Amino acid sequence: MPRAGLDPAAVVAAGAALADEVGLANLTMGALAERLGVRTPSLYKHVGGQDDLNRRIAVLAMSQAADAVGGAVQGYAGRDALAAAARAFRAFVLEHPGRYAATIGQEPSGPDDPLAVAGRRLLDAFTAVLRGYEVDPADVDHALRMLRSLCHGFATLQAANGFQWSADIDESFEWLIAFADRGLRAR
Amino acid sequence: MPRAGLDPAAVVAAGAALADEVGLANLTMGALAERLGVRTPSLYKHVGGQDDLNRRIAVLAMSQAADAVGGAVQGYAGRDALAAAARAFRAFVLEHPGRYAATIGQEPSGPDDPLAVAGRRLLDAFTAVLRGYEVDPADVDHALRMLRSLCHGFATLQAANGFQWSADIDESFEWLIAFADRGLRAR
DNA sequence: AGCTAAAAGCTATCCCGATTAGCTTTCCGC
DNA sequence: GCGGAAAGCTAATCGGGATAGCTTTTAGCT
Repeated sequence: MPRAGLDPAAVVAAGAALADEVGLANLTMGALAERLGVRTPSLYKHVGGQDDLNRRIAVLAMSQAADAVGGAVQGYAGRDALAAAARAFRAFVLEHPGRYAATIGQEPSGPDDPLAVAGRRLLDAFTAVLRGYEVDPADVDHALRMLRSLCHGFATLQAANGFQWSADIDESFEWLIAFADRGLRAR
Repeated sequence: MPRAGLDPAAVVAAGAALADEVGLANLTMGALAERLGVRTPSLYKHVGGQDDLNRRIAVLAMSQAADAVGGAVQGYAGRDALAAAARAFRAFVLEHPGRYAATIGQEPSGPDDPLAVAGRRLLDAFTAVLRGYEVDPADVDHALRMLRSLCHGFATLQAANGFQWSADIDESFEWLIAFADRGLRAR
């Protein structure tokens, strides 16, 4: 029988894609193996197990999110940069809910952990946004946490269908961007 | 052998408490049964299974959160009400991370679903906060989603240890409250 | 070309947790 | 006291994760 030609990166990429389709909770080793045309135990040649797979998916997701947000911000400043970053982040979470879900609850083992590195890149993208506002340097960490909470909260709630009532969700998000802009500008 | 004297409410309450201790993902029927001094299959006399248990825990959590936030807001208005609501919400999530986690991704089956009823009560508490600000009636839904995103995002990120770097987290949260107050007041 | 060893797959198997079936025991109302 | 529903138990099934150990491919070397 011919070799499948897998490697860790291919397994992780397929796992992330499958998680996006069926939800992280439904990502099973069996389903992933079937998707890759291989038997379940073969996956263990490439990843350490479900926890390890989850962790690697988280690294991939964090890295891709950093790329998306970092790229979107390029060439913009102030309110435009804020809007671009927020939209890019939300779009990423909505397009890739499974892999993004893999990132929550993951704690980097140390500063050299790839997860920490990717996380820092994402953070840097948001830090760049803040440079367009006159934020007291002592408050930058607070403002970053606020932006992260706002984007993470909105995107995950929407991805989980957490918004029940009527108003248009895209409209709410644009309102939210305007709100954040006001709050960052007001003294 | 003496009866354990269980009923659905007792099972759900114990399940919520156990979820808070060990994390929702580690809430197993076996562990819950042991906690209650009973064999695993006996639990099925009171709840329909793990999904049903999860759903009932979500209802309990939503209801308790509504009580906490609603109670905290009593007698305050404007910025004080906002701060009281936000603090109460965050405190609830940090004290009860397991049961709160059970609420995300639960969709009420209809308007009479107890989950929907409890969710509406929580929403009402935040709506009361907004009455202290001059929010355009057309924007109330947007503002509610914003507050929910902000509180949910911050609390869940903190509960998952998602804030890596240095600054004091309580301080960040107070800054966030001040930020939201500014944003709601501006324009 | 032929040899070899590591890597990649596979089958068989085990464990654990959820769930169901069916039996037994308690307890409440009469 | 007694009959039946409710609550508990044991036994068994099922599915998913994980490991052990065998087999085959394949890259690198001579």
